[in-house]
Amino acid sequence: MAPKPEITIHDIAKKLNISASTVSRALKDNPLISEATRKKIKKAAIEMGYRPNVMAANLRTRRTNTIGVIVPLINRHFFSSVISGIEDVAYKQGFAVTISQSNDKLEKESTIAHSLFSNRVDGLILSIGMETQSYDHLKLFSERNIPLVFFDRIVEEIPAHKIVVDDFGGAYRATQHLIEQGRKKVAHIGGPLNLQIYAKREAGYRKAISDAGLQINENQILHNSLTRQDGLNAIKSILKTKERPDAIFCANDTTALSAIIHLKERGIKVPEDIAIVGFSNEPFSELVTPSISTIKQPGFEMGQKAAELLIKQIGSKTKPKAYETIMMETELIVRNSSQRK
Amino acid sequence: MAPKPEITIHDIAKKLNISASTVSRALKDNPLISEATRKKIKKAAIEMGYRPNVMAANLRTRRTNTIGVIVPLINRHFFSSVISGIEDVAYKQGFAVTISQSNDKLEKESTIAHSLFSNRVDGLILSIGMETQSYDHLKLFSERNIPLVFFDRIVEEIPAHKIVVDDFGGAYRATQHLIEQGRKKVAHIGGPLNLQIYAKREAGYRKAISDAGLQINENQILHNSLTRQDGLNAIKSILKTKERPDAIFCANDTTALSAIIHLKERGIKVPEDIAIVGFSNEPFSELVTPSISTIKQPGFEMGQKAAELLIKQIGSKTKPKAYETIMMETELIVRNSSQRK
DNA sequence: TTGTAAGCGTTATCAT
DNA sequence: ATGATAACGCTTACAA
Repeated sequence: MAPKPEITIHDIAKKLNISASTVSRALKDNPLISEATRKKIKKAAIEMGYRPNVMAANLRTRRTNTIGVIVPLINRHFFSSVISGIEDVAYKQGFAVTISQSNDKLEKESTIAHSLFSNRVDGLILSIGMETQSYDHLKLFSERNIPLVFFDRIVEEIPAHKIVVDDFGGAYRATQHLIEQGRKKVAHIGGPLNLQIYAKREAGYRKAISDAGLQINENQILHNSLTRQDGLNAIKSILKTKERPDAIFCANDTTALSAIIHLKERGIKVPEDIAIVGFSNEPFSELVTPSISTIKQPGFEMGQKAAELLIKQIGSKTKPKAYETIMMETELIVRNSSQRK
Repeated sequence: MAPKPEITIHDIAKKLNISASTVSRALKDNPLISEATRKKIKKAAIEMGYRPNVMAANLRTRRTNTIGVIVPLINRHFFSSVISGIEDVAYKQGFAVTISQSNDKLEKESTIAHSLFSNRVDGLILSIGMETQSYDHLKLFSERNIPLVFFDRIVEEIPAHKIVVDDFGGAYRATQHLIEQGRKKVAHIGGPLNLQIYAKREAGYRKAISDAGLQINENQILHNSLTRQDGLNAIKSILKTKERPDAIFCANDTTALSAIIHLKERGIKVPEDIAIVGFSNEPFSELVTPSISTIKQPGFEMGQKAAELLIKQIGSKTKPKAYETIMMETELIVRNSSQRK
């Protein structure tokens, strides 16, 4: 069966003996067009199976009504919550959303950014990858005044709206909670310090320790990429240090999970011997035994906020006078991995 | 600061006193262009900060080098594995991938399909939502000969390549395993039967039961949308039936999880009193206590295969003579929720 | 090896 | 209220 031919506004125009511009206007509900012709045109469009060629329209209008989103990994509860929040407001405002994952690779992040730029997305929302330390691929957007909004893993130096959570406060609260449970020697499994979120989490941790008048054992502060394997290496390494800690604050739930599993295997009791707190409230944290105490981040709301700011910026043709950094509150969720018995 | 102006091939041409077509050809590495001018042009392009306008090129070539992907939910390990598989082969072949989630809503699925069509994606890979029972939004693609590949949740009637797993075999194996553990009364929490995967899983379950000469209690076969809440309702309802089952085969891990949690709360022992097997091998299944026995599906490979078939089809201008249905093998993973003690 | 010119399907400007 | 025409930025016969 031969494919249906592409129907264009010209085909509709010819059929109805009117001009293409009238068709275009009618389909866009331009009020200049009379009710009667508008109806006639829309009817014909449906009958003929007309489908607008968005590329042509975009080329002409220099707008795509598309928002690009780059996240490190779509299969993380936090990130997919943010994406859902973005979609929630974007769709309501008539924007399409195209999602890409960088897999925490700078090269892929850069490729995607170029691709999104070349496709002329109207704006970009992103959370940078662990490797990202140079920002040429993002300059593209700022140079051409294409709105950019960062969330979570932001780049401080780039002028743009930023949606973050209170990483410092959350980490402080998490560490303080461990101390309140009577722990004196709290270790830390942290992320790469080029990402501000991890630097802030570590800072919050350090502050909580020093506010409580306790000591930090620098050998028990580790930095890695926070994968399952990294977590395993980290906990092993911590167990080899001289004074075994009685608690660990992990910069994410994945490493908290690794730690818990390894400690169980070694017969070290969680939380009795070593208490654990994670960060992010991944769904698995409440399912493991013991369930993982963690810091909850409002992902969906962050996505909504990011999309709102971005779309507002897309709408106004002038640059915002000032860039906002919106800090969302976190919440400590106490579960079994940290409770005093 | 004023935004940098858009640089076009004409700007480059003017600067170098050559024609735009030469620039276009050089940038595309057309062998007709001499080495010298090619180099000169590429150098200028970089210096001037040229970024191709993909929309214009697409409009002209009627190709976007973009693959659309629609999945019910990106935040499911199975689906995000498939997506990673798709990206793996697509990027290598120079295709961009744009991912969307339908949230199992027909309306959203339809909106997305129309949007992808209007943006003239070169091909579509999709797994339909739970509500999807009419396929007008997919006819669009077949009518215009835009290649379509289904995976997992396929539509039997639509002519297209299909990548599925052996749902029947997996379910058969899962149920057989329960029977081998000495279970005589196996219940089933199933999905909506308009989705073939769930119909097949139920069929596999039924076959295993009858092959073993056991009876099915039709009151203990339930159908729902397999959410956490649905699973909870289902297990409650099963517990109310006259002859309590000694095993349950759940059509996904989510409902298996609900069942396990509820049974624990009620003091009913898993697997001693009721053994459970799920389906999909979501990451949480090995983390819960007891860990969930389940059927593993090769998501990444399915994605790779889907992308390969799609891209091959995009490449050839003729319709494939026959549409393949590729069935991938599943694997039973035995964990604690089903082991005889 | 390079240039000229037409055209992809739409929208915007200017007429009528 | 509608039409004619040019233009968006690129690719591609065809010509030179």
